[in-house]
Amino acid sequence: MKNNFLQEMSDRGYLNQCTELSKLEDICNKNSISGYIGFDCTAKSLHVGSLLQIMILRLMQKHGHKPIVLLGGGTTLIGDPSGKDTTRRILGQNEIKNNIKSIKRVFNKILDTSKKSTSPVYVNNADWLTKLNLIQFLRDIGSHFTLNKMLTFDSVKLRLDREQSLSYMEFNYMILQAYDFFQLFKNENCILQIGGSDQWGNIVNGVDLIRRKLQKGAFGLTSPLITLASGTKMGKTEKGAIWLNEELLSPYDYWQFWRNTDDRDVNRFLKFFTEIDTKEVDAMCNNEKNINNLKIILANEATKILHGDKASKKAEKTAKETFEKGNLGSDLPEIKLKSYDVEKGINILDFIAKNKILTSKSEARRAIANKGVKINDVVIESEKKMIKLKDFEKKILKLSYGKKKHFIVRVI
RNA sequence: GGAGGGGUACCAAAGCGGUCAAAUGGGGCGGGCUGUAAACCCGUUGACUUCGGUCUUCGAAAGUUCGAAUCUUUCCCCCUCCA
Repeated sequence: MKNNFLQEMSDRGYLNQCTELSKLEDICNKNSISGYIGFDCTAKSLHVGSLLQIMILRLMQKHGHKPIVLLGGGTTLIGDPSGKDTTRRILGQNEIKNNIKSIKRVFNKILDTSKKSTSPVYVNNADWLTKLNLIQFLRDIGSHFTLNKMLTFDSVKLRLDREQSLSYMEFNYMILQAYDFFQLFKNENCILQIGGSDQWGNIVNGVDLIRRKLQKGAFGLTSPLITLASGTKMGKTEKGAIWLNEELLSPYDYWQFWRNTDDRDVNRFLKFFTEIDTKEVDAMCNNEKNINNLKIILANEATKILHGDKASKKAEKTAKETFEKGNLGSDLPEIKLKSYDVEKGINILDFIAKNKILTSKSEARRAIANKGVKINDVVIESEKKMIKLKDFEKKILKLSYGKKKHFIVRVI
């Protein structure tokens, strides 16, 4: 018996592995369920690498299920070793608290909070994990895990095989995650845990724990690891991370990220990161001759989901102005200068470094030497260039670094 | 606790007394080509500079030396084998 929710999961490519899929389908057909995904709180913001998971929560809502967002305030104190080569920096409680606050904002934007039955529930595993008593925990929970099995999990095995150290602290992570699921199953009636494919082992542990302790069935489901056509992991960009929080990455830059998608990723990404019907996506991809138009649709839709329709339209308009007409779009970052400073003249190097367009004067020098800096589309040839009033038209000047980074400089 | 190996820039990895701001590869950034794509080609990749140089960097500190990433001592960390 097919289920709409799981069918769409599969159509969109969100479904990688699932424990007892057909049983889960039955349950989803009969009831609305609660499912959870856990998120790390190692930074102020999540980045696109987590976006697929959030889209899954959104999809749950669409089909009448209730998403539980677990913000791992407790597990972040330990650090998930899955997919990590080395132990991560351990964060303090306060920092984690602040991160949670900041990360929550994104969920509130992407998820629908208007309907009671499907509005997201936020939980923080610090609430129960930090209260655990070690001996009790070892007896109640630890006794259900054998070292023999734990050692076979990829997250552990890979580390050991590569001769990279794995601390006892991190080794316990999988048990804590299993315990999380157990807690949510008991207290929130949460029968499903979803995660990236690297979480499979951790998730199955939770399912097993629930069966052993409660003799009840819970389900685990993973989404595939998204790799880009270029071979790198999504979100693991070597450049600046693509943050979801607006304070860390502007809607315009976010829009640009999607606009610059690799040709080969466009079809998948439209399914992953927009809510356009998958058949329509395929049709669009077949019919549209100019793939750039599809990238614009992708950018619009993805930005809309995170930042809203207005911000998305504004970003699109700015992109059009900037790239198609070579004008200035209003959404470009703006730098203000005082007129008496400009009258004296401002050295281009100082200007670039001071306004954080590049991080040092040396970088600015290199950029100029490489013909990468332009004022009003004219390449700056000398690092001695002074910005003066005559460079401005109507008190505005366009400063460009590279082909894609443009700034409005305004005299006030 | 014993024996051995190792810690070099964003990552990997050379260098083992001067010519080392440190080879090479990857990544990043810029330029060219193009479609704000990919591939490819070129340049660049510590900071400051009056472009002559100057300052800081090779796990940490101290020392030898005219001169140290390179030698010595102590300390910290990682790995392998043994107990």
